[in-house]
Amino acid sequence: MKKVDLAACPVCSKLVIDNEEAFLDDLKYTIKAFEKNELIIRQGDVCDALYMLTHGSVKTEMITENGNILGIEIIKAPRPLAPAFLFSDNNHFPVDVTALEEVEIMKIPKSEIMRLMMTNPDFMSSFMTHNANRTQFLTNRLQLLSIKTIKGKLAHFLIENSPGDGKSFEINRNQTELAEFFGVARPSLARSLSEMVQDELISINKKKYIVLNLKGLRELLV
Amino acid sequence: MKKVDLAACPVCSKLVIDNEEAFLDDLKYTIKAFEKNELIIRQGDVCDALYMLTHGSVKTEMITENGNILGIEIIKAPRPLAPAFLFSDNNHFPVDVTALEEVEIMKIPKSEIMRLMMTNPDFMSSFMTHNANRTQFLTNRLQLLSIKTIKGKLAHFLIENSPGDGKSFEINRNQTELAEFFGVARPSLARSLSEMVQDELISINKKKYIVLNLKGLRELLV
DNA sequence: TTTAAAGTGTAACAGTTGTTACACTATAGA
DNA sequence: TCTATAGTGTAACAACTGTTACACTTTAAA
Repeated sequence: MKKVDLAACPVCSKLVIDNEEAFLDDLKYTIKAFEKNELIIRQGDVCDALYMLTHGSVKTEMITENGNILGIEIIKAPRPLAPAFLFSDNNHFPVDVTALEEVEIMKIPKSEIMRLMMTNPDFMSSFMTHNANRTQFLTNRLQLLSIKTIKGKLAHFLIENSPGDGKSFEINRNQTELAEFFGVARPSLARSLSEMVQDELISINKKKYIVLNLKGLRELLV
Repeated sequence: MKKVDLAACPVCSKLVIDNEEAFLDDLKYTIKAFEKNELIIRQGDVCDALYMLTHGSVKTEMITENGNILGIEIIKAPRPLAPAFLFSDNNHFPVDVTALEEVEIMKIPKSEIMRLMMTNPDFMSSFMTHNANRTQFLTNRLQLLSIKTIKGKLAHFLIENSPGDGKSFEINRNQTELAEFFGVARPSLARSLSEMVQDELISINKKKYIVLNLKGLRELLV
């Protein structure tokens, strides 16, 4: 097992400032490794332990009943995967989780998490906050999906991610993944993008984007 | 203030079995009343206390940037409103909350919730579970929105809510509200519904629905 | 009972998106 | 360097949805 950067983990950072090794010695867990493109968790799997992504990165996606794919997010270590579902009445994972590179997962039993919550207010507090932030993320995702036109979704997304008018920024998704993120067809997304470039609202170079006309983008939201 | 049925509340039920009055005596809170159609919480309001709906029912909806409305859910007392956001880094309400009838809200400071969590494992456990269930709900909402056709959304929704082939069940939303729930235009929804009735997949009488052809509905998901 | 308001059914048309297909370009591995 | 694979650009057409408009029905309040 490689060294884990617990201090960077949103749910552990507060409790490992001095005694990281002692903390890990006390904790019950198992380690599993996965290769690139390997399926780590299948939508519907029972969630009876906390899956902590300790190394590498993964993508999560939801397969809808009609077979379409809805990309949810890309997660980089260290971070827990779907921690909220550990406590839900219907404790099943809502998404497929796939390794984007070599990945290491730390599996911590639910009982251990309960123990940490009881004995360590800092852990409880950051666990709560992290879950709350996940909920906020899902809410944003809902808002994005509820925008009806592809250009509207793109405008919302680009405005949200742009560091400012005229500045370049990178989106770590290719066109296919971006289409899955929006829940639209890839050629439709490409069409909208190229029209927006033609209208000089944005410019694109590989995965680098620049917002050229913020006001024009905003009008697409109306 | 009217009597509250704490035993029915998903986050309090476990801790008030014997000493309900003592519990309420110890707790710091304020009570506010609202009339029908009054706006209780505005999207973006700061969330620094737990809003517990003690009497009545409310609807929550998200106003998207293009001014469209996305209905989220209808909530009946007793239940906390958006409890997860109390702990998020960006502690703002993501939705408008409107009273559907006369409503009473109990506002409990965050510090009180923290205290309950620390001192009462049962409260913590049910609070966690409730939040997890809310996340699950949002996930289902995402899945519904990601279905591309209106008939597909309807099929998913009706299958999920139907008690079984041929049995009648009630949907407590009118057509306009249902359209907002799906994030589609009302006449488009009406068209899809009437086509599905014509195809004898379902029958509708006011707010009572019957699934006539489950297999046919399933095919709309493909 | 009457009346205003809310809710529903429906039509025509424009606009947007999905589907399918194919050529082309970039990238990474042999 | 070569080559297979992944990724992108684009077109034609079908399918679906939104918009607007209006008549009709139901409901709730006066």
